[in-house]
Amino acid sequence: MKAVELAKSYNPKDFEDRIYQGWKEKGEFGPKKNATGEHFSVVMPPPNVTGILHMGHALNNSLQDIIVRYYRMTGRPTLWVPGTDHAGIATQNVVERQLKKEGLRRQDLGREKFLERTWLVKEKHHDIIKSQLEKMGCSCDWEHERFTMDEGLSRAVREAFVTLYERGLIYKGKYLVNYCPKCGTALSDDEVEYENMPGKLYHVRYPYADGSGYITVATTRPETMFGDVAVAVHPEDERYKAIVGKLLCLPLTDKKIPIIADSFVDREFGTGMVKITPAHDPNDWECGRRNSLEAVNILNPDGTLNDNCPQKYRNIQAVEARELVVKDLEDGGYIVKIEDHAHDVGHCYRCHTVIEPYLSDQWFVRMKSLADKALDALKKSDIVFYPRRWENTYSHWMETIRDWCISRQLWWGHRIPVWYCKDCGEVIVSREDPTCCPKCHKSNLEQDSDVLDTWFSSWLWPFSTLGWPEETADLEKFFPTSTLVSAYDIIFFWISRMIMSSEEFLGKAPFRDIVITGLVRDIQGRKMSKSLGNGIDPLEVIDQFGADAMKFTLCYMAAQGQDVLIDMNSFKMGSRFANKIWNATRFLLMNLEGRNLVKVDEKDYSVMDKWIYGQLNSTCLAIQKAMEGYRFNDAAQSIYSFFWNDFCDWYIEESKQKLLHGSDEQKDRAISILMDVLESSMRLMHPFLSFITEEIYQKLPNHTGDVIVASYPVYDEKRCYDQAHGLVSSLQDVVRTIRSVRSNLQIAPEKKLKVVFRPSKDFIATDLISDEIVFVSSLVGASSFIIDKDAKEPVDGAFPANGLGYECFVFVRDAIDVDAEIARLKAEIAKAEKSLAGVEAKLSNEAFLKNAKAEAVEKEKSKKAEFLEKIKKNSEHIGLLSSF
RNA sequence: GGAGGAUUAGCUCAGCGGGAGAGCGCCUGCCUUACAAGCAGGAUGUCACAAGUUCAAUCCUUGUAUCCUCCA
Repeated sequence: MKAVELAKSYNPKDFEDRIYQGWKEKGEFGPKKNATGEHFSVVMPPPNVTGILHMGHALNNSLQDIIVRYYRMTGRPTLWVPGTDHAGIATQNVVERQLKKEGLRRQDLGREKFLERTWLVKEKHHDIIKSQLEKMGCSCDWEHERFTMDEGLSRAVREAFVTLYERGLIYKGKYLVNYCPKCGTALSDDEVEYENMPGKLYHVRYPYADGSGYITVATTRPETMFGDVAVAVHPEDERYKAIVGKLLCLPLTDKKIPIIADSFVDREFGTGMVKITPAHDPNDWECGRRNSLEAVNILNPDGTLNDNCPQKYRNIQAVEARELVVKDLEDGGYIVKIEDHAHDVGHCYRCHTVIEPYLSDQWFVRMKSLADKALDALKKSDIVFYPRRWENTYSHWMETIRDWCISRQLWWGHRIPVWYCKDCGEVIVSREDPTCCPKCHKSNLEQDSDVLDTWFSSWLWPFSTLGWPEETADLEKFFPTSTLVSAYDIIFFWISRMIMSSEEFLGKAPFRDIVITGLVRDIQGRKMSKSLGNGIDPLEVIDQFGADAMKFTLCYMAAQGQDVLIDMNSFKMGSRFANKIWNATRFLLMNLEGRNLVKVDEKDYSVMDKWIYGQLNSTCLAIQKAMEGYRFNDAAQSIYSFFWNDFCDWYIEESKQKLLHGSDEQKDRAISILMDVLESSMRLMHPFLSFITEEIYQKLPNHTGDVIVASYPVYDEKRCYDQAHGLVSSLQDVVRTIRSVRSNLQIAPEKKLKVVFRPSKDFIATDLISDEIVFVSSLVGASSFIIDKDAKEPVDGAFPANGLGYECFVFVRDAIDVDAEIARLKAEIAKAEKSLAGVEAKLSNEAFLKNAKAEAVEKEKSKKAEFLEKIKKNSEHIGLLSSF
């Protein structure tokens, strides 16, 4: 057999792209027709089509890829569905920003042209995302790729909307929604991000209508006072019980408003009296509804004050109006005081503009019944979270769920399938576009101008991607999906809603296992963001270290849903490991020259052979358990220590004796077992380091087919070899003990020493060490290694060391010049003592302690400790040497 | 205000009712022809604090402190 040459160093760029294209061309990613057993399917959380993939995506998709490759190799029919999300607001913002540079607004183009342009942007970004996923090595089935605005998925959206409408779960209503004046659209509660900001708390006098004095209310937003319809106090607040029901004059206006009692009022806050502005505050809205109060909207859609305000303030932006109102209140003597007051302000999660609570017509989904079904799914354990603690978060959210505002005043998205008859006012909700009014039969119809919330399409993702509402073969075979991998920041947005929709439309949970990963953060624990400039680009990681290094490193660090803190250097770990694999393989392939691979029978295994097979076997079990519990870091660590510490550091080292100096028969035998373990290792490691294992696998003389579809090594309880494990552990202990002696005495490796080894009579590894005496001697640098159960103690001129069940005597006298060594140590002690005296002088000087900087004092103290340590150790060594 | 998480080596983090671990970093010595992206050896920890349960606590319970996240 000829040796196989491998490039001198590991360079992932040489093969990663080629390997990926190879897999793709051979169709290795799709489910195998001849696969048997339970299906394993995963849907990829669809990235926003205008985003660029960041480290969070890299983590998420790396873990999915590992799972998918693992189950594919176990032989189950496996499908990983990729795709992208149209991301309504985000994408529309991207296009609007482009237009702005050209001095245009979307209205200048009109809906149709604007959408055409958006589709172009979508195509461009989609291609980038797809190539990023390919670079990462994701083994998703591109034949099954979907986009949330595909024809099929759009049909699913229609079906879902109309079905919910028919079931009475969708309604249109006036509601106080979160409104982004910049995006010009309503946002769901979850799309609002709260941020603590400095502000002012204004204490304002509201006079009694009968002129008998005034009360004081505290507010952070005085300009909303024109929408005030009442002032509320707590019903049990003794201070104010008597005044409930009295009328107040609203300053700057001629309006009269009542004092009411409502238990939501916080008695401790401000004066314990709050103005009620139902149209501009969520709490006030609820309060207004409870007390049948009118909601007076004072804002135009663009955020300026409207005609419900006094003439003077109309058409002015709210923030400017605030200053004007405060000035007028001050002039009128209504202001009691103004305090600094930090409070949480809601911001748009897309553009970060301050959101306004705004009263408008919107479409809603009634969530209660949907949430109940989704809660049942958890109670029945149809879904399981990893780690379990997220189940509390999920339940709590489901229990306190509010109706979901699904309409958005955007152009990019699924049009709401509702038409209004302009002639008779009929509302038509339809799966197909209607051509005429079913009531008056005229065709003067107009479709609702709003589109649906992006999540209204992504909540159908696990089944819409498989063909729903059609009853397709894919849906039959791969639904429900097996595992969902997602970060915790979209449990509410997405995961919970998928469960609700799936239960509602298909009567079962969309997946069983929900793996919640942590977020990827920078090394200081901050979120990676554009504004901080602390992001790491996955493509740059791949460029520097390779896709395998990235995936393996992330896997190694992804413990139990904990956040992952990384910087560029973190990926060296994976890179070094890949390099190790490369070089170990290179060495073994070199040694194929002139060899014949033979089948070694189990009965002919040496202790070392049994040991390495046992280690391989126990690694299989560890990985199986880790994968079942989604403990990715455990799996990565098992692989790492098996391949590096066991296989490379001990087994290959042991084999070198035979490979270099053995008979032809011994060489054949040694390389055969090495190749066998290597081949298994490639299969074992493939899910975690996909490219390098495939590249190597193809070069192995004992491979068949591609490793991506090879069978995964399984644990075999007949191949545990516990006895061999114990023996080799003892041998390793002996080697480490002797090495430690040499190292502590700083004996150069090339200096070979005589070693006498004295095992106790029940030391188990005596025979093994005897058999492996050449190997052991080379590891410990022994000129001769004598096993002598009766060696007398102390052996003259030997340095003793001991371990569990044995003693060793290392003959160091020949290796070191005792007198010279003692002289050197004495000189060092003298020097240290002199330095110590200086340090002590300083430390006993009051002036120094009092005036010197704290760091300086500390420095002196640590120097003192160092010198003392040095003196002590050197004295001990002199004692040892003197006894020779 | 409610909930959850974190606190272990210099850093980033695993772990776990019975002998404190990994990677990186650091120190020492080695270019031993697979790998210096390597090899060998080494140092570093009142496992946040306090009490309790236990034969035994870094681990379980309770409380405290500090930090983070989510929800209201």
